[in-house]
Amino acid sequence: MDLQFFNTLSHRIETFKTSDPLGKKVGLYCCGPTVYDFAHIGNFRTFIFVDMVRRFLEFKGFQVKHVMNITDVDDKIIQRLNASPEKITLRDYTSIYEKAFFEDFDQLNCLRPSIIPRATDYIPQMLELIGKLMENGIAYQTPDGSIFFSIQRYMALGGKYGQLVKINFDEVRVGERIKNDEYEKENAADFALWKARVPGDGEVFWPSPWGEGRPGWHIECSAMSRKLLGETFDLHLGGEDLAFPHHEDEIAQSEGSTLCKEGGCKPTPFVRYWLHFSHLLVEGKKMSKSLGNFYTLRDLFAKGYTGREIRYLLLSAHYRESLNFTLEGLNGARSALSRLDECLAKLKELAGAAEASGAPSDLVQNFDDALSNDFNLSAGWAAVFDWVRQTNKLIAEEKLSASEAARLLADWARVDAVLAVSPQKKEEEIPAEILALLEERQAARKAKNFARSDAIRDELKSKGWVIEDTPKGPRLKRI
RNA sequence: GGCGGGGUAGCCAAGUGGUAAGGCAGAGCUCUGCAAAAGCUUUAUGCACCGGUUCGAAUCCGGUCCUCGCCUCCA
Repeated sequence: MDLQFFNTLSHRIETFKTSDPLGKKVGLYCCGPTVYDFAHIGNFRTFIFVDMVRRFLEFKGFQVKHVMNITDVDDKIIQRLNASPEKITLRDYTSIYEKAFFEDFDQLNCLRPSIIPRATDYIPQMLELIGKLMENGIAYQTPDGSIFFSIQRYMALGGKYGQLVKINFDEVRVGERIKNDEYEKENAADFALWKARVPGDGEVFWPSPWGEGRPGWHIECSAMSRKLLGETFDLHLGGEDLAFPHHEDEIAQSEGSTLCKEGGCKPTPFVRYWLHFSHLLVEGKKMSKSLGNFYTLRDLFAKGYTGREIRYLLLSAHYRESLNFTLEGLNGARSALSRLDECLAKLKELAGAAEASGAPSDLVQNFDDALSNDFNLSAGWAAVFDWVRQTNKLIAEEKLSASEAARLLADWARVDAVLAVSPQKKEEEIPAEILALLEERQAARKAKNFARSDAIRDELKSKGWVIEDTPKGPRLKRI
């Protein structure tokens, strides 16, 4: 089944076809973190979805070139940097949060993107792009030295604005926006490409043909994606809030640079498919610090939750629906995953070193069908848990040979290459002390000294091990 | 005000015309010395509400109520 999903550009579900003539390579871009603070679970819902999309494309046999930028210069970063008591450089400051971001990223089992460019490393490319827009007469300089993008002139040359989100300029509430804007732009909807240096910027500025300053918010993504993926690329992903204005402005800048100043040129399309992810609610409300429902990954780790539990929960709902993230849900995620772990552990015991054989289970096909249909993860999980139930039944009825168990594990591995929720840790060695207690308990049970055997079971439990008696003898499990 | 999503069991969440997936929680049974794990069974005559179309509606149409997001930094 071909992959289909909702393309924000066309506002409908489309079948995905890459621009690669061989149908193999896919260029994928997503706006990465702005590194001014620790990222929160809302940010990570997006990054986990991006990771899932990339993994599923690879599952489908595509070769994905995945670019995720790091925004390491913007208003907020400069504000924080200049507020910090010590004198540190921009890079020193942002690298703290960049490092923290990737620690969290790894905990969530997200694959590293193929290329992770930093905005500040692509200033020349941004200036080049701004230069083209100036040449085309789409950009203009204000008296303070800043450069703005003129939406009016862009549209006059044949550019389309409002491709992702329908904007009715007469209805936009521009009042506050104009009032709050310190720059003198021609039209309220125009946006900054280059912000002239002001005293508050401190040491954060770069030279440019238009004077010292720093890049506007949107230009980095246009410049970096063009440099790394080309003028037109396949997929651009991001949170729903970025559709307007950020992504819309990216389109305008990128396509605007391909127009000609006399008019009459067709713009080169920027991106072929756009995918936007809904935000999450926390405990039924929009996440906010004042409501006390604002969680960074670190907050959740401190409460004892693991990356894979968080990943499972964040992947449990459809990407275009808002997910209600709750601690109760996280506990549910833990139970669901341990049921899955249990099934997999039994399969591993059964399989031993056997080679996989036999017909594949329905799992892979059902999972493929589910996700091919607009990344319907809920249906994907249903396929997984149907498989768990069937597998458990076969195990309980002792109908599974070693090679059949190996076959099932191989099927799971294909699915888990997308979901990535298998435990990361290697099997823990069971300490001699624990094994000795286990043996003592077996002896006590044989002697029907159940008081003693139960006492040992409690002792083991207090040491973090739980016993399960199976027909083949006791099994030890780490709590 | 403009634009766009939602309202499905105790909780989370699929399903866009053919008779309600899946997960968590709960209940009963089997297995067990007892547990644990697992298995089996069970849990919405019902999909915010009111009308309408249809042989048939959670699904389509009209209306009402509630809710979330974007329009301003934002994943």
